[in-house]
Amino acid sequence: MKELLIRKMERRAVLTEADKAVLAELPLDPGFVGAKHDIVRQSGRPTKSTLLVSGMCARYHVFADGKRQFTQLHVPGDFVDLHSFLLTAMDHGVLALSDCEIASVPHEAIKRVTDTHPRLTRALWLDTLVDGAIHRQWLARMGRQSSAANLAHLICELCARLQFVGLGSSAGFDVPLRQEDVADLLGLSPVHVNRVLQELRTGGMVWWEHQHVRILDWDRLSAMAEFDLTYLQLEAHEL
Amino acid sequence: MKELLIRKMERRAVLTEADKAVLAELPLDPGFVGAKHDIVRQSGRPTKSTLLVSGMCARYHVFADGKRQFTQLHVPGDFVDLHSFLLTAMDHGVLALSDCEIASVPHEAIKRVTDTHPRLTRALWLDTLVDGAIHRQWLARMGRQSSAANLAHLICELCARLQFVGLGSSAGFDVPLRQEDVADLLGLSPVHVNRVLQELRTGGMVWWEHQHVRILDWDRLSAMAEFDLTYLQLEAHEL
DNA sequence: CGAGGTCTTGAAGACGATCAACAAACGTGG
DNA sequence: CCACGTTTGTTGATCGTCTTCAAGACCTCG
Repeated sequence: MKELLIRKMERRAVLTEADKAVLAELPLDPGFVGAKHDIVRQSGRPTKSTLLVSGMCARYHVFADGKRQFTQLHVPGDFVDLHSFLLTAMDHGVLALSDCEIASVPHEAIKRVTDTHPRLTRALWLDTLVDGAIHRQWLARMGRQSSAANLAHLICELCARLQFVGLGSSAGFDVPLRQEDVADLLGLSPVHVNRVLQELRTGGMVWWEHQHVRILDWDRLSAMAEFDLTYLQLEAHEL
Repeated sequence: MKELLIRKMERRAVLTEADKAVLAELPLDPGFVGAKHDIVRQSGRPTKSTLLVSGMCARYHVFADGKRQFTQLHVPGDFVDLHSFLLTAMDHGVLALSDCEIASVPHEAIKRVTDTHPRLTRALWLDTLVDGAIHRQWLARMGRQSSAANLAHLICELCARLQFVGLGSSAGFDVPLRQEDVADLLGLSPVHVNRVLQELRTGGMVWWEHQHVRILDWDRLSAMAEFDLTYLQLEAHEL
C-alpha cells in the first residue's frame, strides 16, 4: 500500500530518499468499499483524502432529473479526492465501480507534509494538475468529436493509465465497466454505446467482452481517437 | 496589478501580512496581447506563468480536422497557465478573446515561493483546483444537459465570476464573445447558439446584444441552468 | 460606397436518444 | 442441478436535437 503510493508518485516526480521516507510515514487507514457503493458522498465535507489501492471508481455528478455523468475514472494508485484537502465543499461524489480497497489519509497529515516538504507538495499538486489535464482532454473531445472517436479514446487512455501502474498490457486489460457505465462516462445512451462498440469490433480494432478489453489494432484505434499521451504526463520530472 | 493579484488570492484564502508582502514582491512583467492572438502557444514549453490583468481569454484545443473547442474561459485576476509551472508540456493554447493586459511571472519565482511559503503554495494550488472544479462542472453538463441549459449556465457562471472580481453586476456585464466563441465554449454550432440565444431572449431571461449581457430574470435563468455556485469556491478559507 | 465580419433565417439531413422487446449470462435458493 | 429472477447486452423503429449548407440582413470601418 505504501509502496503503491511511493511508486506512483515517483513515476511523475523525482523524489529524494527523505521524501520517500515521509511518504512511507503517512498514516494510511485501510478500508474496503463494495461495488456500487459511494466512496465519497456528493456534498459531504471530508476530513481525509482517499487513495485507491485496488479496483476502479469514478467521480460523478447527478442532476435534478436523475441523469448521471461521470467526470473522471480512477485506477489504482490514484488519489481520488486529494482536492478535497483544499476544496472544502465536495461538489461531486465518488462511486466504486468494482469492489475497491482504499486507504484514507487525514487532511492534517497532508497539511503537515505541505508545511515541511515543498518538493512533495509540488508532487501532490502535480497529481491534481494531471486530473485537470485529463478533464480538459475530455471536455474538448465531448464538444467536438464523434462518439466512436471518444470511445476509442477512452480505451486508449485506460490502456495507457493501467499500464502505467502495472495493470494490463498493450494487448488488453481488465475493466469493471458495464456499457451503462461507459455511457455515463461519454455522455451517451447505453444503447448507443452498444452500437459504437460493435463498430469498433467489426472494424477489427477492439474486442470488449465480459470485463476484458482486447486491443486488436492499436495503430488504427489510436489514430481514429487522435490519441496523444503527452497530457497524461507519464514521465518523471524534476520538481 | 500587484493589488489585483493580492485581492484575488485573498478572496479565496486567508493570508497573513507576510504572505501578502511576498506576493507583492513577485516579479510581474507587464505585457499586452491583441484580440485573437495567442497568449500561450499550443505545445510550447513556457518558463513563466501568465496573470490576466484585463480582458478575457480562453484555453483551447484544436483537432486535426480544424475543429476548435474552448476548455476554459478566463476573467481578469485569473492565472491562465499557472499549471504550466509543474505541467511542463502545454497540451493546449490560450487565446486572447479581447485585447488583454497580462503580467508574466517566471517559474523560478513561483518555485521560490513554494519552497518557502507553504500557505501561499496552498493558495496557489487551490486556484488550480478551482479550475478543475469548473472543468468537472462543464463536463457533467456537456454530457447530460440541453444546450439551452448550458448556455444559461455559462451566463450564470460568467456573471458570478465577473462580479467576484468587481466587474459587472447582477443586472448584467460586458463580455467580448461572439456567438461563434460561445459555440466553441459549449461545443455547439454557431447557428444553434443563435437559436438558443433567441429562446432565452423571447423567454424574457437574458438580452445579449453587441458585447453586453443584460440579465432580465436571474431566478428563472439560474433555475433552468441548475446553477449552484459552490463549485466556484467564492469564500475565503483558512488554508 | 464597398468590404468584411457578424448575426439571422430556412431547409435538409445526420447523429444519437428513447422506447420497447427480446436474448444471454449470472447468481440464488429450492 | 435446475428453475427463477435479475442484470446486462442486443436489436429495431421512431423521434428530436443539433449540424450543415446556403442565402440574406445588418453593421462597422476603411
